[in-house]
Amino acid sequence: MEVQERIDPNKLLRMAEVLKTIAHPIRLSVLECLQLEKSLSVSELLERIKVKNDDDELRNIEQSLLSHHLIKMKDKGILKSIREGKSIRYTLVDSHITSIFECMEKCEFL
Amino acid sequence: MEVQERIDPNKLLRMAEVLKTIAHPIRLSVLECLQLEKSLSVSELLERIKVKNDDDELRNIEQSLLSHHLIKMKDKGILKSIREGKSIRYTLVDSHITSIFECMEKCEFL
DNA sequence: TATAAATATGAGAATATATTCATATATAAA
DNA sequence: TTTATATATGAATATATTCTCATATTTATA
Repeated sequence: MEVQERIDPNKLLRMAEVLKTIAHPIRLSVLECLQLEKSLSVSELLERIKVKNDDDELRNIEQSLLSHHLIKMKDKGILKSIREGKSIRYTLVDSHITSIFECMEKCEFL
Repeated sequence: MEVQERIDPNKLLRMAEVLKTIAHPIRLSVLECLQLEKSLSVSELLERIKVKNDDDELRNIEQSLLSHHLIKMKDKGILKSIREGKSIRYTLVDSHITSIFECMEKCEFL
């Protein structure tokens, strides 16, 4: 039987960084929206997240708060953005990130 | 074409909670060790994490710090523990959680 | 060019998290 | 029954994160 390879410490550090960055309900919502629609502007994202959380604690999200979240995820290399006229469209840098949802769904304790 | 189902807001909240809990290099290390060896005591975990991070910023981990991390993950339903003589053995509540590693490895930005 | 619309920025407050240190508790062994 | 070993606990501190609010920037349009 083979000895299994341990994950490189620096990779583990980077994983932790990425996970920490997405580990927030609004940010997960953003990832979910971008998985479904590829590219969305800030106000489109805001709409979708608000509608979704209609009866929830997440319904009152300010534009500026969403912007902060988006920029954080952009800084960490998870999202990218391009300007399109007055608005700015965000997209996933690597759509593989959304497989985290399936990964989580598998866990019974969720 | 079907309209894709959005994830329930409460589930998203819980996902965020779990992700936030594991989003730390020491905690990821713990998950990795428990994936490889099923059940380990605190001191065994400490050994393995220290050895692994020999030349790294993570080498000087105190027993008490690891204990804090373990208990947090236990509180959040990710780990469980049983006493065995003088020591306490920790195990994963659901080993599916470790598929997060594969999930992350897939992402080019990692 | 003045105004509106979309987004970003930055400071400040509130809150949460990580870490250390000293010490407590539980079990086993001498 | 004392001592050693393994682990947990709790307080204190340091640091990081989230959120709000006011305002700045960029682009489009009247």
